[in-house]
Formats: sequence, structure tokens, C-alpha cells
Amino acid sequence: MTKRLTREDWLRFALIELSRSGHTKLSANALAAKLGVSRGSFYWHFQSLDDFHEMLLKMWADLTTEKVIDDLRAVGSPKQRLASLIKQSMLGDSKLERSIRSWAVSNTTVARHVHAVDARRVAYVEQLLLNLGADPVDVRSRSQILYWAVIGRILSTNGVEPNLSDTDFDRFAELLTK
Amino acid sequence: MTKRLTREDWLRFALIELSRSGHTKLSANALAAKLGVSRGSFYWHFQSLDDFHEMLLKMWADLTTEKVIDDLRAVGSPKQRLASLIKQSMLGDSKLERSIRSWAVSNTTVARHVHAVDARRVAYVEQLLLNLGADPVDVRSRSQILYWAVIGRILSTNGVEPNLSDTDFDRFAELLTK
DNA sequence: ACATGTCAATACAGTTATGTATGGTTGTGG
DNA sequence: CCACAACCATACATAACTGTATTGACATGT
Repeated sequence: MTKRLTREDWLRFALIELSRSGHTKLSANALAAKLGVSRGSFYWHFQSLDDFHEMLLKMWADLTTEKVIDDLRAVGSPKQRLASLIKQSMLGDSKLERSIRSWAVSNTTVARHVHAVDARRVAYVEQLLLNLGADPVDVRSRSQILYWAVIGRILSTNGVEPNLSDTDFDRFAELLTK
Repeated sequence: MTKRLTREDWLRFALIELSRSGHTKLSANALAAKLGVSRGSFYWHFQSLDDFHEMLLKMWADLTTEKVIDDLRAVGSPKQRLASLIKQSMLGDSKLERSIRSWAVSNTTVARHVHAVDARRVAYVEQLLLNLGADPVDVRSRSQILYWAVIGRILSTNGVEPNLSDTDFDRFAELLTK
């Protein structure tokens, strides 16, 4: 019987559920039902719901870091590295981000994790704009505003609606380095 | 005994609670408790929770529209009307917006209302940028991105943290009209 | 083969929520 | 003053959840 679950099975499935249906579906009850198992399993693997959620957030933060690093290594010409990053952020799937950030509004623990991730990402964009010769006076504000735009788009759209085109973002990237 | 409540009393109080503590505190139970009254009152004024939430959303949409109109009338010089709008959006209190948008992620009805409000606001910014002589090719994308940034900032900060300065936003407004 | 650790089912107590039914209280017009 | 409408309390049925305690099943190394 291969039905027996590990702690990682629970966490991975929870992340999928979080992405698909939001944090309200992260109850021990609902997850156990969908996994075809009872809550006895859940409470064997995890001390409590809070404990479980904490692990899930660490998992997300790690994944997100890896993804940022990958984006960093997926360099084209340094000139248009920014354009690529913007398009990747603006056009990619964002349902997990969306769910996490919605969750963070009503949960201060989640908010802390999200905030830490944000800081690292904005710092990376700052460095990028500096290297591309943008006016140093404006680098901080432009990076922050650009990052806010990415977040705003994630929370304004329901899924992967394009809304703006590739060239729109290209032209905007150009504007930011003036 | 002035304790008796009208339908508007319920709705106004709910909007305050929503702003302060998020949509999870909008249960008939919790609201009745805080109002010092039983749910009997709630179910006299409202058919159901969904009915109640619908009215609350209409109320919010109306308020938001009025606010946009007020912003429109609080014109300085047409040149820097944009800068004023940006600063107002970026520096003002945003807890209600924050709560509503977080709510919208897990509730498609809320999402519909929010989407309608968004469309009207972006359209206004587009018109503003056009009047200020920005390149017509870029007006749509820039308006959308700017609006996303406003939303992103609302959902990235916990309350009224300034983060960027007045002059930061002034310089950014200038950039957008190039 | 069997003991031990790993994983899961079940049953129970407690909490918070919706919605309905029914009756009680208060204000107000006739 | 009293009838009727507006407002509210209480009690009940039902549901979804957390967390604990107890017992059962399986796998594996010794």
C-alpha cells in the first residue's frame, strides 16, 4: 500500500492547494480529505496547524529564492537583462504569489516571511538598475515602484491574463534606465 | 434606549471592521458581538451573509468613486495634477483597500466589484497622461503600470509606512510624462 | 517471528460559524 | 391606548473546524 505519506508529501500538496485555491483550503480537515487520509496522519507529522504553516512558508521562501537566482542566471545581454526580468515577472504564472500575499494580509507571521522576500528582490533590482547606468538618485525609488507594479499586477489579475504586451514592457524598461 | 440599529449602522460598522481587521471579521457572529446585539438583529436587516456582503461592496464602490471624483476636483496646476494624485495614492491610508483586495483573492464576487473599480481608475489616469502630453503609444501601458504600483504598494506595506519621499514621486511623475 | 517505530483511523470534547423559528420588546400612528 | 410594524433575544439544528487520546495496521531490522 503506497498510500502512506511523508511530511514532504503533506507540504508539497499543501503548496499546490495554496496556489490553486488559496490559504483557506489549508485546513487539516480539507487537506486530509483531499489526500484520502484522516487527520490522524496530519497530527502525527505536525505539532499543530501553526507549526505546519510555518514549515510551508519556509518552503515557499526557499523556492522563491531559488527562482530569483535562476532568473539572475538566465541572463541575456546585460543591457536587456532588466527587460527580461520584467517580462518574466509580469507575464508568468503568479497564482502562488497571489495566494501567499493575500494570506499575508490577515496573518502577521506570513507577512514577516513575505516582507523578507520582498527586501531581497528589491535589492536585486536596485543593483540591476545601477549597473545599467540609471540616475543613482532615482534608482531606489524606481526599483521600489517597479517591484510594487509587479505585485500589484499579481493581485489585480485572476491568473495569467496578459493585459500588456511584450513591447509595452520593453519600452517601460527603457524608460526606467533613462 | 438608543441601542436599536438601522441597516446603515450595520454596514458602516462592518466597513470599519473590514478596514481595521480584514474580511474574516465580517461574520454575523463577530459583528453582532461587537455591536452588543444578537444575530437576530442581523437576520432581520439582511437576508443572508451573501446579501450583506453584496451591499457592503456596493457601499465601498460608491465611496471609492466619490473619492476619485474628489481627487479629480482637488486640482492644482494641470501640469502637476498627476504628481498630486500619485502622492495621494501612495502616501494615504490604505487599510480598507488592502482588506478589500485581499478579500477579492478568495471571493469571485468581490473580485468582480474590485475589477470594475480598477477599470474606471485606470481610465482616468490614461486620460490624465494624455492631457499632459505623454507619448500616446505609451499611455496605456504606463497608466496600467502606475496603477499596479499603487496597488502593489498597498498590499506590500502594513499601513501608512512612507518608504519613499515626496520628491521621489515627483521625479517619477515627471518620468512618466516624457 | 516478533518487537519496535512509523503511519493512520476513530472517537471525543470544544469552538465558531450559518440560518430558521418563534416569541418578546419597543416605538409610533390612528 | 392600542394595534401594528420595527427591532431584537433565545433556542435549535447543522456544519466545519482544531486538538487530544486511544487503538489499529504495517514494515523492517534483528
